Amino acid sequence: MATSCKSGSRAAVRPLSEEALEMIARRFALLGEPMRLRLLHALFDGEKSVNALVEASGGTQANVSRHLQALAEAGLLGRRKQGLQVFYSIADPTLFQLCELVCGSLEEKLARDAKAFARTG
Amino acid sequence: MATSCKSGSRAAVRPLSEEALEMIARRFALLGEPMRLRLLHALFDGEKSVNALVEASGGTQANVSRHLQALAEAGLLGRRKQGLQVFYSIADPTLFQLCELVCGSLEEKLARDAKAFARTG
DNA sequence: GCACTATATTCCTTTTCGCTCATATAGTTT
DNA sequence: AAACTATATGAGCGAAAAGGAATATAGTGC
Repeated sequence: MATSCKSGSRAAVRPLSEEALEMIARRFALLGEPMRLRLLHALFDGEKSVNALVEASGGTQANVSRHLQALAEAGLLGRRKQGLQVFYSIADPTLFQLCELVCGSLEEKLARDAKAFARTG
Repeated sequence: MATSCKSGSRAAVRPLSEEALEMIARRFALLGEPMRLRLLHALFDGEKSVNALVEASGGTQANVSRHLQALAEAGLLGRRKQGLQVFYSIADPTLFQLCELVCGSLEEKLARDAKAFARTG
């Protein structure tokens, strides 16, 4: 499976091809926009139609549609067409873990910052 | 600890404040640029000076410095000044896990795409 | 076929962001 | 202090991307 970024406790880090790097960056970038995160978060409790997501996110229909398409093309979302409606759903289970990781890390950082503030101010 | 995105198997997803959402997005966005990923990857096997990172990444000094600063401000990198040199290092251990998660997910997706291609073409 | 609804797409504007060049700052050495 | 090295910063440019308004497409029901 070519180059990877597995990081065994202290093993050498294998080189990462330029292609791989850009794919990884692209995936992170997809998660790097509030609106897309809102949509993903709204989908965390199950499949939803575009209209439902428009209401849940507060965005315009065009914009939501665009973002959903981007996420689906990347394989993060699944698409199911039923009659007039299109239902999107989380297709990549690592999304949950990614969110948990980042949330946890941020909470820790905030806690540290709060303590530092208390000491300093 | 306010709102979080913990995703218990089938539990309700707690609401995510707008602030939290933007913080999470910002963090993902930081990881969504190839150059920054290159720098992080170069740091995976240990602390390095700015100059070393410039050589490792192939970027200009100014650009590398900026990216390192952004990553450090977000708490992802640590900064140690020693004489004239500044050494950066991974400060957030979740970076390793994030990379592993995304790499794994991408490898799976590529494998699936390859199979689909074999079937179709 | 016509009206209606849900979603996708096109065009355009605006903003964000990465990059480079030049320069500034901090620390070292002589 | 002057010369030198390592890093940071300011200004400006160009590309990428998000967002909105209008329109196109697809599916439904009469």
